[in-house]
Amino acid sequence: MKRPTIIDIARAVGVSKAAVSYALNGRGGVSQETRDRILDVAADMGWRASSAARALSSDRAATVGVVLARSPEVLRTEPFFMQVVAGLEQTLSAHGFSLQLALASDPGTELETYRQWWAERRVDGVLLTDLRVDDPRPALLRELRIPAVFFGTERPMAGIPVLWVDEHDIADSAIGHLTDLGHNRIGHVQGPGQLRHTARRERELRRAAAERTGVTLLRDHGDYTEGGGVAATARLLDTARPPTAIIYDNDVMAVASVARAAELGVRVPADVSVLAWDDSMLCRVVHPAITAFSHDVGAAAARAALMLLELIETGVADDSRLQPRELITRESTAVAPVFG
Amino acid sequence: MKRPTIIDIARAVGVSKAAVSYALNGRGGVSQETRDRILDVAADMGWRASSAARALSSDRAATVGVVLARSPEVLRTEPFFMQVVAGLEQTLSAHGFSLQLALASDPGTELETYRQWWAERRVDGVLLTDLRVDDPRPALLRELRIPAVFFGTERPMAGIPVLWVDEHDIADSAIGHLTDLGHNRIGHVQGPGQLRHTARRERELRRAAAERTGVTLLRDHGDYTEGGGVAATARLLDTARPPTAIIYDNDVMAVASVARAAELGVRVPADVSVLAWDDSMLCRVVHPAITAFSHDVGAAAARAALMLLELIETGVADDSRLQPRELITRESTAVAPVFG
DNA sequence: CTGAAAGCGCTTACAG
DNA sequence: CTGAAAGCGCTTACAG
Repeated sequence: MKRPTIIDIARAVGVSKAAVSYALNGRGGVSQETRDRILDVAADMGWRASSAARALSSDRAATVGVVLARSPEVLRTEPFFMQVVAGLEQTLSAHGFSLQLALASDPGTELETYRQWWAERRVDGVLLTDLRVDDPRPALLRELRIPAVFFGTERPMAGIPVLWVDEHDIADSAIGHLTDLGHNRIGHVQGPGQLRHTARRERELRRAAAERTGVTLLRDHGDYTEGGGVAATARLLDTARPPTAIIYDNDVMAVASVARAAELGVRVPADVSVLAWDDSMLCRVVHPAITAFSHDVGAAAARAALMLLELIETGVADDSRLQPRELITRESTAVAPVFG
Repeated sequence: MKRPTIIDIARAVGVSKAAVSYALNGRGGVSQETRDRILDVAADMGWRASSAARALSSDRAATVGVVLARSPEVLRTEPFFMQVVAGLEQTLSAHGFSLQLALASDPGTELETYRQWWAERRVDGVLLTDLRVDDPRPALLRELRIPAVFFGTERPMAGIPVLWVDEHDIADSAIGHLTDLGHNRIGHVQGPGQLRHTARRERELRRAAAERTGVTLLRDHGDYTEGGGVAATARLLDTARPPTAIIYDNDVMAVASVARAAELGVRVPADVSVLAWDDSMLCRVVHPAITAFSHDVGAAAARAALMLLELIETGVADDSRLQPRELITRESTAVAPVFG
């Protein structure tokens, strides 16, 4: 019970290998009648193209690669990446492409993975997230001419299509929500400093704060982990004039801080309001439930996949803008406390 | 700047293609001296084998496939799958293998994915989780002779190596923990009925309960989702003699139920103790934090990957047993309430 | 120890 | 519209 090849089909139908190939790929060069016969026989035999043979002769792997470049701890706790993977895979498989996945705990490993994938022609293109400060990846991708799409970052990026997110409106929405509740000292627990959108968010929050009178922004660095978020929160609160509201760059830091509010010596939202930049089940089940920006990551990943497929197919793809996030108001944000 | 091939290396060194291939694959047939020269030149040129060419001629894809067969909602909320993916990938890449990933929302799609992967020779083997009742997958894998390892299930399985988990001790530990606290009416909110380990856990809990006097087990079906867990909890509590403790088959159902305990009209743990079969950040951040069985999923997945690689390499692999889970006692389990 | 050759299963110009 | 042939980049028996 060997797997059938186009030679078997050609013999059965009584035509050449080439005719079979043309028919199966829907190209010209075969009459409608023989084409139908070929397709019938192929289906009967349960024929499917060998991916290796097709890749070798057509120089197309029909595969897209993604490197997940975060620590195992962050990967485990953040639902974000699984949503990315799910959104990508569904779009790719609908177009006959496969998804190849790798982890990288450090930037060197990630770069090496791209080099290797491309040298071995394992992938036709890659999808990237989390543009960093002095990020070496765009230059490498351009140098090797690897088709690539950057997901969830700023635009433009020379030579690489970007699915970008407008932090401007989100920052307005966050600051607006809190100032409407009377907060004017607002903390910001940031993500890792090496991520570009960390700086971007800070800039936009500053701008949004500056556009209102009397609003002070106090920032501290977190690292997207529980421990980092709690530590930054403790530092913000342990000052002469602590903030009455804190914006967290992700859900994990916000949730960990709310879960340990008592230890930190505050009540949420009576003493401090909390707002998370990402939403997830975590934000819903913690008490009080956390006001958060929701965001259909799966749909965004699907869009990014389409951009990448277009880039692979045609050599070009336009930048595209993500849907703005939506503020889900829950119990963690309330009117600012009045001091004597 | 075309990618170098073994022909380029052969020409540069002045030997045949075959000699280059032998040298690069560490096989006999080349003197140590020429082997060294060949390796040097290959490294200089940045040569890497074309995965397609190698796959075509060796009939090995150097790729392992995994189908994630849960609903998008469960995938998004359960950290389990990302841990599996992470554990697998690290082991596979260390052995020169790639990980190919697909989603399947229904069993038919999953079977079709295996058929397709195998027909196209995209993978050398697959790793499966969640054996179901009347599961059609083992038969298909045997029929197509796809190397496969089943992860986290019962043993033995005819013809397919299993990384199995001993629910016996866990059930003892769960029942023991609760009866030590004085609970004798214990609820069990189960996972989906179609999963084999759902029945298995029920059986072991019944046995463990029967081995102690006066312990009653009350079960209800959940489906691993928030809504399913809360609904099952409500049903269990809305009875003449509700349980004073509830065991949940996963973390999501336990956490959702604890988060909505007030709505359900109970205090945790004053009225009802809660224990989760899986641990995650969710269990830690909810209030009260949930007593749970912790389990190094990543390490287990790494073990499963090794079994699969051995199976692919040698044609056989032994069953292996997972490390027993460890009970992490937190705030959600306490002494049973005393009724008048 | 080494080389010339066939083969893996496709795709794709190129003649007819 | 169709067929014979070369080629993709490797691996692997098989002679020397």
